[in-house]
Amino acid sequence: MRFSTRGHYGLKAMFDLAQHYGGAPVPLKSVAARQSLSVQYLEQLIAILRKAGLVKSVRGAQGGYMLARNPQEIKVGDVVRALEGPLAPVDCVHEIDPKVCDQADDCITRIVWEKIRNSIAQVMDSITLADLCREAKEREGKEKKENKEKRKRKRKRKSEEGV
Amino acid sequence: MRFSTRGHYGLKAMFDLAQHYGGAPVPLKSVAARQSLSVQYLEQLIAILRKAGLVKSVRGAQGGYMLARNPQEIKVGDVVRALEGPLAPVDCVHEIDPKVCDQADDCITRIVWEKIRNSIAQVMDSITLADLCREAKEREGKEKKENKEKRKRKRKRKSEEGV
DNA sequence: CAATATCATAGCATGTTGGTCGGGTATTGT
DNA sequence: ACAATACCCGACCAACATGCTATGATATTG
Repeated sequence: MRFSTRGHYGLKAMFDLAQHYGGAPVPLKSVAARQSLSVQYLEQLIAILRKAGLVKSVRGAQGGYMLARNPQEIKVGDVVRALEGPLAPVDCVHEIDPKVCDQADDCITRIVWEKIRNSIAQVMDSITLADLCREAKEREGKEKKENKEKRKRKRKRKSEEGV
Repeated sequence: MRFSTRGHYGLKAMFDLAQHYGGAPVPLKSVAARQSLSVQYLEQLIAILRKAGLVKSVRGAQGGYMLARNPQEIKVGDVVRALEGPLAPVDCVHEIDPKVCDQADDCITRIVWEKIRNSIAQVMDSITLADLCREAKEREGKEKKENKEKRKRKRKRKSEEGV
């Protein structure tokens, strides 16, 4: 079971745009560099996101892309569904257009896939891009703290070596 | 995002075997008929399940397959993982062998995929084949009540088709 | 020994993935 | 005006996975 790179890369890109929200439009080139993705492939993905109304573009020099709305109003689920289509771990529990199988009502295993689909949706739809940005900030802070201690120990070791 | 038919069909087959647990070995032919699957394809799937130690086989006439242990000791997750491999919505959160990406620690989006993977695992590993059998029984009971009237109409339609 | 079933391997059409290539077109700074 | 920048668009492609089918063995029973 796997998502394609579309959802994976696309979410990375959207997170990148979210971190620059409010500023000047971000050129794809820099997104691609930071997230280490190919510009040309990213162009395809962002085109889909634009058509889905999740990002806005500014053409020409000094142009680029920006989120179409607030990061806290864009759910991970919006991004992933735009790029990968509706959730459908198996055809008969497709979010939009479930394929009715011949066994229809007495297909018990169906409830398993339904639960899986719902639990994925629950995760994707309860996390916004803003949440990810917050997480990134927190993690940055932690890192600084941890590094302070590391540096202390490093200094200590050094002084001990000196003895 | 989708599971392949392997997990889908395989779970159906295992559910079928679970419903016959304790009795004589069940030939694939009858499993295939009940679940409307191709015998030959099913052979491939069940071979995998056998090598994974989830089913036992009895060769020769009057042979067939049976669960290797109690239905309540076989989780949906066991079956699906055997057929589809370890859960890995994206490579960097692979259950067994996660591919470390260059960004490693500051890859924030990773936590999303991790949560998705865990939520899928949680569903798959909390449902056993015995649970599905129980569900099937309950549903049968309900159906009997509801269908008293429906069957009347169905019989009528059938007799008309027969003409 | 014939019928039944499992077991094993090879092949194959089709579709998806994960891109690249080669062009456009719109906007800006000089 | 005219580069330079950057978005936009469609075609194409190799490689792989999927969902089978086909063929033929091997084991067991009556």
